Amino acid sequence: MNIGQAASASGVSAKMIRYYEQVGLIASPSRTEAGYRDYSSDEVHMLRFIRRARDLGFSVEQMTSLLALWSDRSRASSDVKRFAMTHVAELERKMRALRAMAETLRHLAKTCHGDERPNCPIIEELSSGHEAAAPKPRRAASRRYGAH
Amino acid sequence: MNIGQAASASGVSAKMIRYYEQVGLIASPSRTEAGYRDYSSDEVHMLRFIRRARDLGFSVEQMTSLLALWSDRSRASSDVKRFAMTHVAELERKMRALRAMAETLRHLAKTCHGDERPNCPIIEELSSGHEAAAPKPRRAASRRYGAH
DNA sequence: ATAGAGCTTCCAGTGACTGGAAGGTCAAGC
DNA sequence: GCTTGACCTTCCAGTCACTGGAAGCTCTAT
Repeated sequence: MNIGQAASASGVSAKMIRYYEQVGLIASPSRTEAGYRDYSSDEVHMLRFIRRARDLGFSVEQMTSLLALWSDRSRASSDVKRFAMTHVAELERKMRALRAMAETLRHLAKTCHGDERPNCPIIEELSSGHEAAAPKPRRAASRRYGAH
Repeated sequence: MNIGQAASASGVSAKMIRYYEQVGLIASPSRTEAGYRDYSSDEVHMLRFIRRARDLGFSVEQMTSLLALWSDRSRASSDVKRFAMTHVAELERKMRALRAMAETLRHLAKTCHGDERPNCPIIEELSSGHEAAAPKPRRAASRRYGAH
């Protein structure tokens, strides 16, 4: 199976597959004589695993750990559960931060007439308002919501 | 006021102030003879505006628009409101995506015994499970939750 | 006079990609 | 057998919003 076929079979784009190989998430597959990557069904299976993990918001680093947990037949299910719940906590923290922002802005917008006049409580709040909306999230990938 | 004082007065770090200047969000302030940046109280006011906007999750590009709306005394409040509500929709979309991920993972974790045995429904789901958890969010800054 | 805090510029790295250039390979149709 | 075009290869650059750090200059206090 070449990379294009592996991509459509797994739902991970060819570009991303190469990227995951480059950063060491997956091993280099064997090559055809022409130098094309050649994927086994096990490798495609792993790519599908990766796509599902990614869809649940796991980072590449976390996926490395997940793959290790997957292949370690002797690890306890509590190891996996702990790992998952740590991630859930992080997701929920970010979620709450986004919700707080949305709510603050929504409340502000509700008090704005939204007509042709310039007077606007949203701008006024930004200009001289109270302090922030949210407990902020933290994540390496997004410094914006980063730091402790 | 030098950059350190402007930073503590506004809550935007000196590093970020320089960055915002570099990317054109704010104008270059005047300089002292020694070459130090010198901020007026209007400029510090603008930095506070920026910090509040950032705390509501606006991107640098969006903040450029917000600053324009702020300084345009003739724009209608409906312009601001529309801008804000578009952002609210985006925040809520991302929020729902995170919530869907968290819920999926939480449910999965609930069915996991979390004991010393290796059998684990979380890993099994990733390995051969159903499709994704979420309507995905989109944002330039975070390709991970990006694309249409 | 000197120490050290704070300022300056500039460069590099972060995470998870995406886009594109330049060039090699493969399968199908003529 | 040749051409076409879809697909593969590598490599480099850009995205976003920062952060860290080096090298060197300035200011303030002792």
